[in-house]
Amino acid sequence: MKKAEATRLNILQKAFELIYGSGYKTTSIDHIIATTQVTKGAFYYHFKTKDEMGLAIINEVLKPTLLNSLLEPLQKEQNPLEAIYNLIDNLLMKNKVLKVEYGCPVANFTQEMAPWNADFSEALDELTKQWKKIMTTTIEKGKEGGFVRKDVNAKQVTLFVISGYWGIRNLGKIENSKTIYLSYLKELKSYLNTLK
Amino acid sequence: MKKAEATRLNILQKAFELIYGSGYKTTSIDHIIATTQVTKGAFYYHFKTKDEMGLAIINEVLKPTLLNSLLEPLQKEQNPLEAIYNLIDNLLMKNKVLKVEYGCPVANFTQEMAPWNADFSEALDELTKQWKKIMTTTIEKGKEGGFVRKDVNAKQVTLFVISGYWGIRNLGKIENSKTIYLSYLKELKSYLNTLK
DNA sequence: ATAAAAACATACTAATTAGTATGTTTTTTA
DNA sequence: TAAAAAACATACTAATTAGTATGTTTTTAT
Repeated sequence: MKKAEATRLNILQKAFELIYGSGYKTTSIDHIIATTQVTKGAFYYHFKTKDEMGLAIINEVLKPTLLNSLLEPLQKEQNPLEAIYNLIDNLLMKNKVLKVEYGCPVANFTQEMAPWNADFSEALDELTKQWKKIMTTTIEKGKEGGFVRKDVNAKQVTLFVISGYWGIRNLGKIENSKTIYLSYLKELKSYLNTLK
Repeated sequence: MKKAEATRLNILQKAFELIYGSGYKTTSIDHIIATTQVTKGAFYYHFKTKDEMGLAIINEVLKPTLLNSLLEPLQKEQNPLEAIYNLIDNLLMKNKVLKVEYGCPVANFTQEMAPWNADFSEALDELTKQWKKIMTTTIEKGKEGGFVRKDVNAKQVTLFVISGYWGIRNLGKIENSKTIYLSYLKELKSYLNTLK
């Protein structure tokens, strides 16, 4: 049971790229099997339905890869404000997988699927909850370490930061240029400085 | 030429509601004509293609209604920071057209269409540009009026606020509850207070 | 090596999609 | 009021959709 795992992963990764670029409903299974060079029989051997594949993408592709690049940067640095800034800066300006014109894959999935598929909502909720949780505890630690004002509400700040990130990714899609990111990052820095 | 205008508007408004709820690509023309009680012949008399209708929705439904509720509140109040807070508060908590579970219609359209249809991108860009412009000038006026610190970058703040709004609307879709909006609004108020 | 299960391949189906062809009815204009 | 144009109605089409039925090949365990 090794090659089968490879084809499964191949489907998930290629399908993720297609969906990230064109949206879930627009990406047809025929299109997926055409680009993966996998036959329909193989596809439906691995996934009972398209939605089962969609869920697998969230759980087996998005979660591992994103949580790695979302959580780790928050955990290794001591100063949470710098950690948050660097994290967002990395996501917007340096990350090679994420593209301006396609926005944030998690936000895309949420927008397209959240109201219509409870399983998707739940999986996406788990993902964002983890991100929120680690960011909040990072800020709380920063309060104890003297990096952040004691009266700062960590949960609120977390929500504010994540909202801004999702939003600027969406705004970036319209202009299709990273220059808008720079303005956003400047203001993010100003905002974070007020929390010191 | 009066009744014809009525059917056209009827199509646009009902189609907007369907698309706002289910997304552009998922909302089929058959579904639209079923709920509008308009025949296919009538539909295609008014719109050459589905995309032409989509553009008309942005220009003839979204622009007039939204710009009215987005621009006006910013113009009548003197204190720009209060104006911005009240605007966002109204959009999130009081607006009857906008629903938590469906997010922001402009953001939805952007996310689904922006990378794939240049005409859509342009129309949406115009809409957001107008919102950005009026918010920026409001803040600039507030600087002169002594409501806002002189060193505040109005464009950056505008971008930051709009991003946050789009983002929190998207986050709201996952939880499908307005309680998350309250936390966001609290932090928005804190942030705006730092600009005094 | 062989039987059994896992993995994949091919050819289909029924429903849905955007859009068209060809009408009829209603308004408008002269 | 009659001709012409505008507005709408009905019945289709060709392509695409997710999913299935029925195979064959490849692995794995014995």
